[in-house]
Amino acid sequence: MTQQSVTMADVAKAAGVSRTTVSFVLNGRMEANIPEATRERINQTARMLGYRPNAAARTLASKRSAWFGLVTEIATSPFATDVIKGAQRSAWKDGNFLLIAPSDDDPGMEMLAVEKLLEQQVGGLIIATTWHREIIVPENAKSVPCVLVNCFDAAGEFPSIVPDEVAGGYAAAEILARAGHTNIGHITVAQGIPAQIGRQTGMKQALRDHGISQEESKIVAGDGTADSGYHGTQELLAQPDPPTAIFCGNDRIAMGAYDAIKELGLRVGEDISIVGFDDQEILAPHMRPKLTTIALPFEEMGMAGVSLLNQMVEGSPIENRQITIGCPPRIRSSVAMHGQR
Amino acid sequence: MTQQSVTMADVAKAAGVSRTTVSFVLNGRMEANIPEATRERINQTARMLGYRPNAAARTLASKRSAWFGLVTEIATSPFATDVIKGAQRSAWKDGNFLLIAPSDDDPGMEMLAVEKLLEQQVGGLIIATTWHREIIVPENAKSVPCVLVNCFDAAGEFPSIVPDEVAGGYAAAEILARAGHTNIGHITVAQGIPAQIGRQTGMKQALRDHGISQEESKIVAGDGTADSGYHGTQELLAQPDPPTAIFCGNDRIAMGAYDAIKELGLRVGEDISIVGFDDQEILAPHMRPKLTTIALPFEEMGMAGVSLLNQMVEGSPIENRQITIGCPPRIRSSVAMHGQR
DNA sequence: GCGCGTTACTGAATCGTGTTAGCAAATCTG
DNA sequence: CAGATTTGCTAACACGATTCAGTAACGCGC
Repeated sequence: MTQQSVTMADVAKAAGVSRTTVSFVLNGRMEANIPEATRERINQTARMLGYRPNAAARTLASKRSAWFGLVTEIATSPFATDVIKGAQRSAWKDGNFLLIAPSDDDPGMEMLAVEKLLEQQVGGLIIATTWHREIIVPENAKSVPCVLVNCFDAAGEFPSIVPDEVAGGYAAAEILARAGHTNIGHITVAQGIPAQIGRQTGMKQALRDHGISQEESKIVAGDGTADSGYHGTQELLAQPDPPTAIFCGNDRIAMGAYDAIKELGLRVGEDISIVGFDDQEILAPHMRPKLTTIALPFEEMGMAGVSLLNQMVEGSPIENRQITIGCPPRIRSSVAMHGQR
Repeated sequence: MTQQSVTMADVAKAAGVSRTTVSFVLNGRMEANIPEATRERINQTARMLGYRPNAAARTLASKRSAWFGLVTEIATSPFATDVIKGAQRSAWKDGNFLLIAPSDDDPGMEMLAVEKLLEQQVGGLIIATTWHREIIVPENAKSVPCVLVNCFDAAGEFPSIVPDEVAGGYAAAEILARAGHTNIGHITVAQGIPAQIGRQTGMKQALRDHGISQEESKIVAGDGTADSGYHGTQELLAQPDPPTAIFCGNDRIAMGAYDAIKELGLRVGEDISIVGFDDQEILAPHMRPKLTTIALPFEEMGMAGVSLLNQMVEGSPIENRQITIGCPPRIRSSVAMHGQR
């Protein structure tokens, strides 16, 4: 054992006080009025001896733990990072830790993950998904406060935090409308998922508000891949009255759209304007021209999840069980004013 | 408290045995020969009562914890995900947990992160970076076994796991050489970092082995961005004897290269062949044509990190302190046979 | 000099588990 | 059938904190 652990008892002996006093001082319990002098002396000895609190002992004794559990599909996507990042940051500043467990699609696996987290005495649970959808929450998750991030349960039993897809779709279409476009195409992500429904609904509302009509033929069903963006764009631009702007259901679709447009000898952001969705960090800002898109607020959702959890753990009543987080536009260079050049 | 925790004592009482016996059975200590009948009865009662072991108590009592700490720059890049994923998987199957702490560049922050992890009684530590480089390991990390992933310390004091940049560069160049190319360009990542030095060294070796000469003018210094790929490619293709193939220092450079090539009216994977590096999941397979590239083995490095850590914790001597993990080629469609069409 | 409040602590119980030492009964050995 | 061994279990301490219930010493007013 290289590990010589210094305990509170050691500090107490060295400082000539009782363990209790050390505990009070180190935890800053002012109500136990320990004079500044003693306080200082104890802090000094603790530092000198290299005392490091034992978190396990603390959780055991105090019956409340310093950590939350986060269950997510690490497997699939880089998005998970951002949720983790936000949650981590938020938890960290309260001195809390995040235990991250994988839930690789398999529902049995997910249950096991939750079980394991509960064994670790987590004070609360966040269940996060990489794409916005409905999930079935494992039964055992009810043992502690639990929030859903980027997903929701059918019964609405759990508080959930999701992106405001509708407002996002509205913002995307509005960018194009404001730029003077009146003939606008749309390539959707996979049919029936909240992202598709929400974004499309928002778009339609925006166009209506701006007095722009859109034929059904201008909405083509994609599946979220670059390929579907490529072919969808070809389809739109082959129409007799091709759109001058396309709202792509996500950034990957936009990537395919760029290729199709360039192949036709047209210029993105000049001849055809493009708006994406997601704001994928390693994609959107590096495309040529840089992609104007709507950001998915993963980091904010992660942060919101932790702070909601904090509220629940402290027992304060939560007013709002369904929180939507706005999707901010990222204006870059793929949208041109229509009729300017 | 909704949380009615069932303890071992409860199980013991319900099953009519002592707590010790329950402990033995539940931990599968065969040497305490408990007959099958009793064993079964205890397991049943435990299940019935919904007994869940208290990890904090267990760590405290047994003086060894079920988790490792992983310190990484979550902030910057999606790569972190893959390391986490690999490490997570690997740890998980031994019933171990990963505590993930952020080290956002700030060295003070990193030290604090390590300190916090040590408080949680982690049995070992992994320090991972998002790009291959030398780091200064915080002093307190020495309290427990510690391995470096995707980075290394100057003194070589810590075991470290890094990608085999040289072999990767070799493989990249060889793909082009095998395809019949003899005039090959290269756009580097940022000067002086291990990735640049290693990949370039590997490339040169491969070309030498294949009897191909390469003028200095065919190597242009980039900085890892798509922009530098775009301009680098323009520079290469403007030369009197332009290369027919380009090895791009990373996938983002390749992304810029694609744009430059297409703008000149040439076709990637037909007129000009491209090989990238990194195999960015949301980039390479979605480019048009799909990018042939060399993968950075983040997931494998994460797994290797954990298993090395396991060895160290168990005290088995480790033979190899500097492990390099191969970078497998991902053959897709951006390389054409030269002189075929 | 008595009662009372404050100051500055301390003793001891507790949290849920791991683990060692040991004991009574049953079984084997010779 | 005495003695040795094995079987099947238990008592009790340890782990490193938190926390409740005190308590000795001191100052202060009357």
